[in-house]
Amino acid sequence: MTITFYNTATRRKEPFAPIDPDNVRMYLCGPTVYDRAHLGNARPVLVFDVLNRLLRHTYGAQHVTYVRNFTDVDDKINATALARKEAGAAGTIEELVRERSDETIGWYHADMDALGALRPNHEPRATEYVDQMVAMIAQLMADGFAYENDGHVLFRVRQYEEYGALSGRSVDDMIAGARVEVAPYKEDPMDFVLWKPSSDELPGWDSPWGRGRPGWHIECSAMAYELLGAEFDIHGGGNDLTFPHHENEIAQSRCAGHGFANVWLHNEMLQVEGKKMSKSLGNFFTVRDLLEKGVPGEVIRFVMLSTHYRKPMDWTEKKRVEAEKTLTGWLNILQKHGYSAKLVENLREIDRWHADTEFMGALGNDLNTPGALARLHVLAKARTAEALAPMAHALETLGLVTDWNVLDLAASQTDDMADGVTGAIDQLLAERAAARAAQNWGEADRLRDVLNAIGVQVTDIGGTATWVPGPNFDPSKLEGAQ
RNA sequence: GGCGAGUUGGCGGAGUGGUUACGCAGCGGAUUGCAAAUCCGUGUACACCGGUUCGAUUCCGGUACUCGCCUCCA
Repeated sequence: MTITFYNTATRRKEPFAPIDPDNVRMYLCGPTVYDRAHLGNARPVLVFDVLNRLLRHTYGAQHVTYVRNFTDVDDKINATALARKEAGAAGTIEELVRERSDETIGWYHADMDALGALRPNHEPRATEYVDQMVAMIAQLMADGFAYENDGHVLFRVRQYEEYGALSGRSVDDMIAGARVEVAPYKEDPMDFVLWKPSSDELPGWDSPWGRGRPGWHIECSAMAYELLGAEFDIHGGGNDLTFPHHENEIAQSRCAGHGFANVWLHNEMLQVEGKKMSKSLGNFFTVRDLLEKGVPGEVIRFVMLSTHYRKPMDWTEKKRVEAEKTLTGWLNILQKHGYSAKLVENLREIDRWHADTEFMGALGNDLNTPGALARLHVLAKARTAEALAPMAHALETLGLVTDWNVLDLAASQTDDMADGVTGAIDQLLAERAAARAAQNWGEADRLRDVLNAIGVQVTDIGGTATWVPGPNFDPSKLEGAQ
């Protein structure tokens, strides 16, 4: 199958040809671990998780190496540590920084796992690769691409002729439009920091230029080189990183003699209800916030994949509701046809477990996940377990089903509910069943209205009724409901 | 100011030089104690102005509007 990607570096869709099909390599700029991941952070994770799954499917899981770093050197992490110190926390600032990073990385893993994102093969922490960064900086200095001034080491942007090629900017235009004051230690306004001094109390490492810490950009260059080699296939990230972060990575790595990445993929930004997510607008929330509200990770994932990665994605409550309905419907179909890990195993044995060509074609066409989801709607119209295999396979490929034994979105929601809540609802449902049995339709309908008011959806199949929490489910309304 | 992206039916959202995207909502029907769920059927579209073409929503140019980046925010 031919896979094509829109390459930011060439501004074209191009067929993908890995350097080594036995070792397809990709790097994604990971989070700076100073706090919980917000919803916007989840977009690149999910986009590149689908890419990872596509590559693993195409080239074989053992032939794909996916690296996503943790940036654990950062002013914001330092700030949280300083604040804790001031609040009386025990330990040095460095220890508190480490604690904060560990804590945040734990959150990140928990949240991204909940979204069904596979863990990358390597998740390097910047602080564990400082030696490699120092070595790279030293080489750049030796070759005249960097200079030291006032404890800082800076990259000489003018030394790299192709600077600006990725983001389509010219150095002169950028200087003309610059709105920031130029630091006195810079030879040229566009030069950027490779190394900067640290105060005694903040985390720092010894280097030929004194005790300090690496600049942000050099981290990714050094870690990618160490783990993927001088040349690799794909580099991804949010499009806000195109400039300056990725531009700088390219400059450093190329000047260090590395070929660096062949294909550059950038996802567009996420908005919430049509506006940029920001604390000041009050529409800022984390992945954890959503999960705690009872939004299943699969639903978050579905919404994210329903917009192409190169278009702005608008997170709306309406989409969340629609996604939940669609996904529930699909899982119900599979459940009805007896899907389980055992059934999937059987399908595999009789050679019915394979990908739908059209579905894979959509994914291979620059990760057209909306197109892939549309194809799923068609595949879901099949009416036997065997005929549904391509649809089930597609759901698995998108990471929307991770456990074939747990196909009940509603059940996974109710599992997290307090027993008192589920018990009270079951009680109301039992009372309604009794009323129905007695053909007391007035009372039965009244009880259904009560349940609906709480946001519970009641489904009657034959003589028995079941319930699921609906989009407006609000257990607090249970108080006094009779 | 510089660079870049976008504008598709009520809503969401793909795609294509001529032929149904798809989903949701709506409408009609089946089913149902009545509903819901489910199933069947069904209408509406390509911002504006020019150009290329036998033919453009799809290619080219312009206009308007929206958005992103240029500030170590994915």
